[in-house]
Amino acid sequence: MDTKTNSHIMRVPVPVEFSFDECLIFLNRSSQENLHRIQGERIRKLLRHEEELMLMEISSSPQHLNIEFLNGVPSEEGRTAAAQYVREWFDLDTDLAPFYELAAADPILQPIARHHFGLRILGFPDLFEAMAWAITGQQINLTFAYTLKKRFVEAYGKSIVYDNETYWVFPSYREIAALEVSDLTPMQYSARKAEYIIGIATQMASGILSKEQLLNGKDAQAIEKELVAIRGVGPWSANYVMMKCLAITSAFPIADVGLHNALKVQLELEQKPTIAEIERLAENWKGWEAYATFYLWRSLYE
DNA sequence: TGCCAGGAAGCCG
DNA sequence: CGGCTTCATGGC
Repeated sequence: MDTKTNSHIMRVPVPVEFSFDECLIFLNRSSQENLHRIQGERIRKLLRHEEELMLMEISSSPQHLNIEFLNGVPSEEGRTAAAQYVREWFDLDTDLAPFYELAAADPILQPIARHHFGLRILGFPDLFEAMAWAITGQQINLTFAYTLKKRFVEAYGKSIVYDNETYWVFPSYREIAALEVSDLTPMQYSARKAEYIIGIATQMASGILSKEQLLNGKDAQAIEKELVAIRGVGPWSANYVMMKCLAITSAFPIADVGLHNALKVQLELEQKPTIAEIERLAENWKGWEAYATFYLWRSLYE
């Protein structure tokens, strides 16, 4: 992977089509986010690998992201995991050239892709985090979703204090599998969502559900079918997870309200478009529906 | 206050 | 499969 290392700093190469600033704007979209902290042009994020907690400070330099470890020197395995995490978080391994080629010929995507050139899907490398966040966000407004996540993380995640600031990592499925529904309902999760999240954690703890198993030799359609078979995961959540965790660029959460609102704005419609209308618009986006969706989400944060 | 929110399950035909 | 109803809880 051509990642240079020394004791404290790693350098991760970035593709040509990469804008750290655009990614920062997306990462900065909620003041309630407690899984990373942005200060100027630097991101601090706590990462867990096995029992190791690593506080990363990520900054940008030409052609690279730099990862500095603030709380001591990680193990060799920890450093490798951190570099892998950053590559997945910023989706650095996807070649965006075909997407930009396609977007240049699409009336909706053309201005957005040009305006936000170098933005990449900011993902959730951790499958449990991706699935739990998808379920948390179902059918509630994002502000409330962030409130729920914050309570969940601060109740069951791990943390360290550095420079008088607390940094959190998302809870592990191992801990959540042991919970009862009544552990989550006091923080305003609905009983049903609590069941879904604990159920997924239990499946992951038992080993029958994992990122590796999902990706192992299956096409996107098979993966979606497998995800939808999980209680609490419908088409929206399945495609959201495929897009944000499995790096499947053809994933398409077509029922997403944010996507609908973005299209309403871009097309200057009186009402949100119907699913049938979106399907017609998306004929231009084949293979890149996930990036089209993500850029449309980004267009809402002007 | 009523409608809405980055949906999904359950039921019925 | 496709449509309809119910669930659940705060934001604005």
